[in-house]
Amino acid sequence: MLDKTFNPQDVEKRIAAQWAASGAFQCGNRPGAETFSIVIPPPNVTGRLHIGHALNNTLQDILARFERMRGKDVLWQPGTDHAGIATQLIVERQLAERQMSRLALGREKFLEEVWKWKGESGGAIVEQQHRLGASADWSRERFTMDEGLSRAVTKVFVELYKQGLIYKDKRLVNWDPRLQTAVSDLEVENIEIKGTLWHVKYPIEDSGQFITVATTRPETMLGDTAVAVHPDDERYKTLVGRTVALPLTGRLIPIIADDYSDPQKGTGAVKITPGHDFNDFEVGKRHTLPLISILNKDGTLNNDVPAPYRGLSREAARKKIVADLEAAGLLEKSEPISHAVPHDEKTKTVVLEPFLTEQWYLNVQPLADKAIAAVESGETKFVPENWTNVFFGWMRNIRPWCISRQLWWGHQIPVWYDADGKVYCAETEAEAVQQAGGKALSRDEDVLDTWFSSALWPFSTLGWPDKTVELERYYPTSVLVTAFDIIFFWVARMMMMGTHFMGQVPFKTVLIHNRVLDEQGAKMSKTKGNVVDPLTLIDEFGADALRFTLALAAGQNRDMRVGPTRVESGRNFATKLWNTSRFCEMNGCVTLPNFDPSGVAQTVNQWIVAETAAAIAQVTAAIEALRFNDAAGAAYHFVYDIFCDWYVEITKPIFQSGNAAVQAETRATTAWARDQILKLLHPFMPFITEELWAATAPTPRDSLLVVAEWPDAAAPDDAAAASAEMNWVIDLIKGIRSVRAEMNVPAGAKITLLLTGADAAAKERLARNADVIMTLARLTSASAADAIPKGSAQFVLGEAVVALPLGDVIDFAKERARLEKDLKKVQDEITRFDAKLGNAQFVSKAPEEVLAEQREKRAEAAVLAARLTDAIGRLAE
RNA sequence: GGGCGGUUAGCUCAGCGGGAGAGCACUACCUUGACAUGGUAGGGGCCAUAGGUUCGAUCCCUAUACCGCCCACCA
Repeated sequence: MLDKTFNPQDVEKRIAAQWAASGAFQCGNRPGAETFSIVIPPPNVTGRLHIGHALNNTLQDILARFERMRGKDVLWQPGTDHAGIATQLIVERQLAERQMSRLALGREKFLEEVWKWKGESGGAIVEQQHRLGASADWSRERFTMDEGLSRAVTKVFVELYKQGLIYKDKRLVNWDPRLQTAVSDLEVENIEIKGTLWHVKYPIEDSGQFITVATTRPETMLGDTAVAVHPDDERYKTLVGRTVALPLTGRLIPIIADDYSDPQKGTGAVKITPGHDFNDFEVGKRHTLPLISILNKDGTLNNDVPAPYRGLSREAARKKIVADLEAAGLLEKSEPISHAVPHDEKTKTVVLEPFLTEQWYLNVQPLADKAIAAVESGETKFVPENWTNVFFGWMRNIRPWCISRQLWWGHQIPVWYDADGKVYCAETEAEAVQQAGGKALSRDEDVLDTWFSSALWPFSTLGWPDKTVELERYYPTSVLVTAFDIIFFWVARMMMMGTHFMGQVPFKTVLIHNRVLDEQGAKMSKTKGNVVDPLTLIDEFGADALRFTLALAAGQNRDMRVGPTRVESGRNFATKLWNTSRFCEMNGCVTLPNFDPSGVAQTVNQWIVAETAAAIAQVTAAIEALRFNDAAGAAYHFVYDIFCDWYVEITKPIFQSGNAAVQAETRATTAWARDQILKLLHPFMPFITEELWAATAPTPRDSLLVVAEWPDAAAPDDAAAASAEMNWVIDLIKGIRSVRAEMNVPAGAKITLLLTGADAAAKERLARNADVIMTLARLTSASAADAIPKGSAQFVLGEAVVALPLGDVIDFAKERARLEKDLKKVQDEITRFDAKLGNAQFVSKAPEEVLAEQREKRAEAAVLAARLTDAIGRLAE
């Protein structure tokens, strides 16, 4: 006997162990089958499962389990990402706690520490994915820094280098002075902050006049190499070609004319600092201006600035310079201003600096062209479709990818230099030495951007560059499931690397799912403290509840809101499922091995078979269309509103008093429908369904539910008649309940029902289903009659009028009001139909089927109105 | 500045050319032999605004307003 409620904590671990032992998640054990493959977006090895992962993994798991049940050979490829910066920071922080540092240890020792950390506490997130029930092939787990994947990275680098697509360049990058590394444009977050706009007077040589420039960053003036004005700006036209003496340094710089200067902004004259501003860099190139770098790698001012400023931080230098300018009488004014400042996206605290360095770049243009073509041709499709444009927008304006990082943790760039600085790019040091003719070489210190290895994930995890069976079998993958914030970082780059190196797209479909917000609709962040921890939710409500809630919320819009109250209702659904299974168990509903659902004889059983078949079709179609909310919703609706509310309730009187044959068929049908429900819900709620699958069978099942066959049922031939009858019965019961509630008939009071004005078919329906109707509507009798006694409450059902004689209990005024309200509604409807049908334009232009439908509805409403009018009339007698 | 979403019941969201839906919340009643993590019944919406297309618009088109996101710029 099942417990009264489902206890996830007791069950989840045990079920997970059964799955693991069964080997069901492993790919390749269905040799002839069609394949279905997904690569997981590898979470950072430093990561903790957050609600976004929970959603992402749930959706993938739904697909994996669904396709596995459909008999496909499923590979869901798991793994983690080495997360260069994040991991290095964690280990550095731990070293600092032990009074040690990366630099003191040296590269080799430091990397040993990182690997040690990875072995001990890295990858906690994988455990957490298990708790969610993720059915990935854990035997194939990969790490972006493991041997095979590193080999792929090296190979790709060398090939791209040979193809002339990877090169070194000296230009401005976004520099993180704290980590002292370049960061990607994509990792920059411009944050609006309050600052000051200083107007600084630059003295024009030999004139006693000044030209005023406005700046939010006065400290960079030490690197100014020009002042630019717009060529058409009348105010400054005569000054072009003159020279100014840069304050505080005395350095002479020209006034130049350039379109970049905007007369509307600031003073119309702008200082040009090619070494510390991306736009100024371009201006400098156009005018061959010298480029002065004033910063050290750590962001302090270097020795190329006047002595008083050397070694100061950017902030301190700014203060001092403003004070010195003021003292010199060169500060015209300062005004508060709100402006965007580039910050490091992760911490949002470190101010990034445009900084001149030499870095490795990948010319992605030719790769991007292939990726674009693949999406244009529909080889890869985005779902929802509108993300295609986001992809194109970025890809069509793509810029060279700065792939080098000044970190230690990562894939070290496979480039060596000889004493003359000559470059040797090779897959191994031995090869490089050979290329160099045996000269002593030193290796490039930099590592690759983390996303470089992630870009190879769909094929590197399958064994590339080796020609493995897996690569052959599972590439291209079927679906990529991810959030929109990494379309550029990751999806685009996988598309480029996949099309370039494999000659085929890495995935046929890209499903972009929602972003998860908290219950108030705010972005989750640690600083806000509104992070919803999926593990807490799992602890409290169970993994199934969380998963189902996430699936139900996974609509087509951009965001979803998730929090405890919603997961609680997911838990309630799990309880409902549990208890309806408990009902089946208590009534001896046991799966029959050779049960044929299309052969049932009882109307109610035919009806539930048809409804089940419809639900199966809906859920299947919705998952296929990647509409998870529709799929979960259809299953929910079927379980709650059809199976539990009606079918189970209708079986109660049958189990209590039906004849043996009817009972036997109903038990078998109930068990069958329950089994279909367990299968339908398995992809969404794997633990509870697996548990019930075993617990509801008197003898062991042939297989675990995880590998059971996905349902596919046809409705019985006479399902339409059965549905018509059951809908009539349901409407009748609902009508009685409604009247009882509105007339305040006590729940315990039993009343009688008289069906009047009914045709023979309706009378037969009533007779056939009298038991059910009497039980569910709490009646002592239900019969046909010719006349309606006084003191009856009435309602209209089709062509018939249902009377509930209430005797002295009835409140005539109330009953009249109730009927008149109904009548008014119907009359309003008729008025609307008449207006429409009386409109010549409508009648001549509307399609025939619409006209027919409207006429039919008009006729139905008329019948209803007539019956209601009669009923009100009788009340007056 | 460019682009993309959104605006439907108190809240969260479906729907999307022919009678406004769900969940949660709310109200009333009910401990009925699966389930109070429940049941039954109910209240609640000029579907943001203004035009247009159409026989007909919550739905399509165009503007507007507000909210949100992305990209670029930020003297």
